[in-house]
Amino acid sequence: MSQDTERMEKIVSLCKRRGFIFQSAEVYGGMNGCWDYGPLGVELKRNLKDYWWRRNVLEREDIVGMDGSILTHQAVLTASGHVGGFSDPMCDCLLSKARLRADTIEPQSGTAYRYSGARHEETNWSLDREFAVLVVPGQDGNKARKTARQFYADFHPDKSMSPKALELVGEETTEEEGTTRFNPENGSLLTEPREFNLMFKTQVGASSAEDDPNAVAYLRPETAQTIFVQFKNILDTSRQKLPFGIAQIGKAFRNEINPRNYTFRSREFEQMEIEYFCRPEDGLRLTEEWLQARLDFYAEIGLDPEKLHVLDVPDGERAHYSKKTYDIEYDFPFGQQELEGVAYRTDYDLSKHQEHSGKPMEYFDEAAKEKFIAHVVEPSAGADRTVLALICEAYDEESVTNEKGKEETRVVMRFHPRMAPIKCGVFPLLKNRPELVQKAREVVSLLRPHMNVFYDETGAIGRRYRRQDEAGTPFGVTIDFDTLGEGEDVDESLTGTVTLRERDSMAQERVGIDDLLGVLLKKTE
RNA sequence: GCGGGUGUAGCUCAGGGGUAGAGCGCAACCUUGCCAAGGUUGAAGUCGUGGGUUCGAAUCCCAUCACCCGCUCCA
Repeated sequence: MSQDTERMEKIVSLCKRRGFIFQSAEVYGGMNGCWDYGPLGVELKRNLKDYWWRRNVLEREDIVGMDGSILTHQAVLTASGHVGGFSDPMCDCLLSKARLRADTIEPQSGTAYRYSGARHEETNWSLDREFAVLVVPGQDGNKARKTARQFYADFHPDKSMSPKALELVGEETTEEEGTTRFNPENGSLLTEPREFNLMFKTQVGASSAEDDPNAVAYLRPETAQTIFVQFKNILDTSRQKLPFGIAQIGKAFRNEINPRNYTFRSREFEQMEIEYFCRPEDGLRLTEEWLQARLDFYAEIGLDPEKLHVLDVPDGERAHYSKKTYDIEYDFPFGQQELEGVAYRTDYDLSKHQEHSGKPMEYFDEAAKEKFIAHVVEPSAGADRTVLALICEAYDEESVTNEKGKEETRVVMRFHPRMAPIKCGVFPLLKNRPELVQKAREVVSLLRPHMNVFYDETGAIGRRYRRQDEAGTPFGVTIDFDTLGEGEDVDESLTGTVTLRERDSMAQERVGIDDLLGVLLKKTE
């Protein structure tokens, strides 16, 4: 097992053990590509979404928010091209089982050799099944027989049998001109192309309307389209002028063929998207500006800039509507993978909706006295992916020497304090001293209205610190006899102060209870 | 979708055709003056799910689901 696989497994295990992430419907065996957030996970995700909203909506005058419905009118997605185009026709190679996208296969011409079956005399085995091989000009015609024997040999119960022992039946030679029905790699026939529409389709209304095509609706495959179709309403009500943006955080759904990598590629996921509308001539410049703004954001939430990579998506690999796209990728333990796309979508979406709905989507520029369709730059981030990046970034194992001089491993989630699910743990040094417990409760009451705090009186103080290390709590506060100014050998200068323990360094300092809230708010803002 | 692997307590795992195991964790109590201390007690698993074989299946067989790895795919 590779080191990164091992690391990922430890992260998955900790996420379950501590209540960050659970498998969806686990008691029923789980559901492929779906995950639930537990008590700590939901706080982490909420902190991320709140911070994103604060930076992009609350702190900016040029961006307003919205929250669109998940169930989406089919006309919206027809106009956007998702109904017709958001699907991939796929074929499988009958010989190698490789899966190919039908629309990317180069047409080939040549001679197709068709077979109707094979038999093996010695084992009295035979198979009636059509197969074909394309031989392109310049290739040896014997290749077809060889390939066909390999294909049929796979069906023989004795796997060690040589394909040469098979006798082919019913060969027929046909000319093929410009076909995409064969695998360019080996000439083998492919299965019929199958459509894989990545959208979840559903029925709206009473079940009697099940076969009514007008009752079809989709779960939105991206939040973006709900923004575009409300562009005019928001423009008319928000008194915004170009350039301005509309932001949305919400769920989207894609029926992924192959969910993978923990929560990274899920069938249900949450997006944090901005559609930033502008004059056509500003599109490319704003794309650059947004790329930088988004990179800054990831640094602000504690992702290591060294692990972030910008991919300038080349011509031919971008979506057809995009003139420029940057992918922001992060070094996950399972590889470098996309967190966010910053795409210049031009006026494609608004134009399409104007065309299909018949409603004007234009913007009138008072200063220039001209009417045009706004262009748009879209920074589109995956919330669940970013949560996973935060978790992967935070996970750390540290070797420490315990009281007995023995080496042991300390597992610490080094979340940025601003993202941490719990900001501060509060502990009475001993739980069997009512005066310590009472004081600790007072400190909890002081802090709780302002931040997520966690009270713990169970076990030795060291254990309680380590428990919070695994939850990623950046600060711990301990109430002791010095705090109370009572007991043996108390230092009276420390009366009214508590120990503030810092997660990453394990360093401790004394802080007055009166100053505690201010200190913690500053450290976690 | 293809190929390989895994599935037993919250976690990490051992075991294995005849009464379900360990370590850690968790809960309660005692002890404990700042980094996973000690003691006592306790809760917790129809061995992923469904079939089959068998007197008997957690164990063998088949199917299925989920997760991991490699391909493939990826807005």
